[in-house]
Amino acid sequence: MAHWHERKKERTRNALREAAFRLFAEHGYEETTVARIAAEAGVSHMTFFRYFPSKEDVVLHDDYDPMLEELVRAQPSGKPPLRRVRDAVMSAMPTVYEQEREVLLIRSRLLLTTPPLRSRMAESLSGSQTAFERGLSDPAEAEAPPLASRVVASACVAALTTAITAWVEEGGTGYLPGLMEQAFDALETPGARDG
Amino acid sequence: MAHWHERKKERTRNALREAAFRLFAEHGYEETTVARIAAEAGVSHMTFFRYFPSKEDVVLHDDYDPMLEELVRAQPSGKPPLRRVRDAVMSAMPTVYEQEREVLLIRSRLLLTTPPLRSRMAESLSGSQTAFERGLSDPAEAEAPPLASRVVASACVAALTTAITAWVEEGGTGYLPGLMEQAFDALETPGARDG
DNA sequence: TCGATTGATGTTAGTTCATAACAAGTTATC
DNA sequence: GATAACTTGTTATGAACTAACATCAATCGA
Repeated sequence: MAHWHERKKERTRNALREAAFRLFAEHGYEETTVARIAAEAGVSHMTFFRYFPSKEDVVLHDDYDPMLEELVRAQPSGKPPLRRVRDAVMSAMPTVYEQEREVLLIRSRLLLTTPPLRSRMAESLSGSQTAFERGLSDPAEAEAPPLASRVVASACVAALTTAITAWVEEGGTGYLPGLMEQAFDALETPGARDG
Repeated sequence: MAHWHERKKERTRNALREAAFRLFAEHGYEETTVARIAAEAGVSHMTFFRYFPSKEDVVLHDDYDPMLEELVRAQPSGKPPLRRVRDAVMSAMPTVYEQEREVLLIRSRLLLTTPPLRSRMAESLSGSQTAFERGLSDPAEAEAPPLASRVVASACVAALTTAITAWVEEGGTGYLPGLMEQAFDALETPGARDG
């Protein structure tokens, strides 16, 4: 039960992920086979599947959701739900952006431009939606969140996704947190004019 | 070039779709192989792929989007964008619901409960989002829709999806257009209380 | 120190989705 | 009635993924 295993596992896990991203960048996602990734990381293709349930999961994994839930819950419950989510996200966004801008851009681009990944992204987003829903609802109640909370949560996820998409489309030149503010503005001002 | 072909093609297409849905209902989606569907429809598995690009597409296909775009465009441009989409959708929904309730329920349930389909549903939804965006923007302008329109479109899709999900979860007992109205309400009243 | 156990890994073989190349049948057209 | 166009079947292939079993290294008990 030593920590020996843990470190070794972590190392091969990282080796696999790094090999995968490098090969995806060089030859594209679909052109890169799992066998090739495994070979590059010095393991067999079976080992790959022991670390990641599918090829897509190498890219898909992301662990912001628990943090988001907490941030939303920490917001004063007097605020309207949409505001709680907005303020929660925007309180953390500038820091995250500053620290992980590069990785975020590469990963988002890969996710948005690769059809099979784009598909499975929905699952990842539904995780964020659930996080928002839980953050909005009272942990004491065991019931499923009311429709209104779920709508707000899904709309926020949609707005944020749209902001990230726009950011990626312009090559990551803009200031992502700013785009997110604009997106929330569009959501909160029902009287906005269209172009 | 006779119509002969058309009818024959339409027939095998329907045979494939019907066989697929029947087998999905009987044995589940993942347990049903393409070869089995083809055999049941009396053709080879290659023929299946000549009619549907993938197994998932048998379920995924839906052609409401062009109608939605037109309905949104027909709305007075003086209304706020979110209202235009809402009124457009709700003007058609009751009729659609009355005529296709059963099919809608079965298909939605299959879509929401089958992981691989749930994934690819995102693509279908992105089609609806584009329809809303186009309906909201002036056809004269060649530019990409502004962020605000895209956010509104994506939020509406999210709200509608949430309504359908809730409807499926309660077994289709509720009145779907009513749930959709509730969803839009939650989107338009930023001061709503949570439960 | 030795042997048993545990857990990670490799090997091999198989299933399924999906695509491609080519052959064969059927219909339309001249 | 023969040929061209289209549809379908056959066969082969590639890649994702799974399962069964063998193997190897590290740990623990004696």
